[in-house]
Amino acid sequence: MTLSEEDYIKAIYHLGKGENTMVSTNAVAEQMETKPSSVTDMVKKLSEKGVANYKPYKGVSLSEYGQKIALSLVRKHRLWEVFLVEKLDFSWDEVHEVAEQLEHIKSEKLIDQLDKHLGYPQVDPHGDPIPSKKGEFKKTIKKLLHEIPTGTSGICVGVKDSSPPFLKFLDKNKIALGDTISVLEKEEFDGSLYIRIKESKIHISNQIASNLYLKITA
Amino acid sequence: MTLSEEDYIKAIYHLGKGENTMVSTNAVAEQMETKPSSVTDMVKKLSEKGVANYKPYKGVSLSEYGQKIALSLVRKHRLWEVFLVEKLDFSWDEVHEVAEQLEHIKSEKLIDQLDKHLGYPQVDPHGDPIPSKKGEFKKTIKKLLHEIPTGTSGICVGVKDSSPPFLKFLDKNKIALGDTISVLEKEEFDGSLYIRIKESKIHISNQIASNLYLKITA
DNA sequence: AATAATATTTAGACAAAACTAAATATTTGT
DNA sequence: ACAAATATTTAGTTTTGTCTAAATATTATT
Ligand SMILES: [Mn+2]
Ligand SMILES: [Mn+2]
Ligand SMILES: [Mn+2]
Ligand SMILES: [Mn+2]
Repeated sequence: MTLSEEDYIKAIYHLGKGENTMVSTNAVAEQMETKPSSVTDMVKKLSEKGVANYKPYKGVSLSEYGQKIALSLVRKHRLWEVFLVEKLDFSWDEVHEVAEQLEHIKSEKLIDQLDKHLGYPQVDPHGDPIPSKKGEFKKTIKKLLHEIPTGTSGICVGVKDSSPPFLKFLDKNKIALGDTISVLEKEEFDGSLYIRIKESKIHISNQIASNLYLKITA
Repeated sequence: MTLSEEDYIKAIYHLGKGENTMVSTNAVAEQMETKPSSVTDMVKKLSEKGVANYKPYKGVSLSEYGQKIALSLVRKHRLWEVFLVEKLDFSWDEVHEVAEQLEHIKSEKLIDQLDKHLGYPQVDPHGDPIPSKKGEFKKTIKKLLHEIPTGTSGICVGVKDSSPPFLKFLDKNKIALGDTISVLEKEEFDGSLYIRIKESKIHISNQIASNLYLKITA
């Protein structure tokens, strides 16, 4: 597969939410930042190649084979993201662009060894699961911190309230996107939480907890 | 620069031996495994872009700017080779093909951090020097082991005699391409050498030493 | 059900990078 | 110096991936 074909396959995969859903030409065009006519051309070719199933005017979905390619690309992308954060001190928001390039490097040994070098990580820096070599992975869900049960942990992936006061509060308490947070204990009385974040334990109100999104493995 | 342009720039650089020599169309074609007519087209374009100086029927050389690009590519290529060997347990002869792809990844931060992660290596697994960010590097030369002075060290890069008996000898004594060898002492009487190779010290005859090529930084 | 709005495809063009075959320039050998 | 051999360029195609403009299909609205 060419670099371009691979990016289309990934786009179709992500727009179909990993399921084998039909996606529209326009949706792919928007995702890829190209024109719908270019998408038509490409999905025709991918269909010829047996990677996708294209029904004119109806949309496109990945074939079995296409799914495999997509999962392999997602695996590479996310492993590289872990590498960049863990080994090269990249931050959460800097990795995507570079991983978008690295995912296209062709070498099976490279990925196997990278996986090993990283200690076989299960999730990427955004809390998204890393498919195994065979394409298996755990689903993850996004939940508000105050909704998740005591004992579980997840990666902070977003805020519901993005007002300056709230963001300032997070900053002051050293809570950042990409941090792993575990719920240690819940206070029945006011719904406040004791959480662990980067080795330190802190106490936060229910109001804070209901404005922070975590990604947890289901 | 596109991937293709970058590979042409590197080819011109290497054929010109790093000096600003004029290189023939045919030579580039052979190196790149393309046809001379394709080379003509490309070097015209590189000249337009100010990367190279092309004189019809006379050949092509890199401009100042082209040299800079070439050195940056060589730097990336060799740093990735070190990464593959040091961190991912690739062997000497497996790295080139993968580095050929990785060298084209666009991210300044990626290379700076990779350099740091690897401890700012000076040479790649083949004993070739790694240019600094500014493009400076030490020249290396290839010499027979018995020609180099006591106290110096280098990387084993080839054999003069490639007969099975000699290769078998190297195997038995665990001397392999890519190994770092230091000359500890020379025996005046028979010209035999005491060398260090991978933490162990061994004694080899002058005849062995005169059939092993080392790459040393001049 | 007819019309308007939107989505999608088709047709035709373009740039990048390669190729083959033919033309032309340079170098070599006598 | 001239012919033969070799190197290089030119001309004309091809493939991949993109685009714009126009045509056609689908969906939404009245
Ligand atoms: Mn990509
Ligand atoms: Mn990610
Ligand atoms: Mn390359
Ligand atoms: Mn090398």
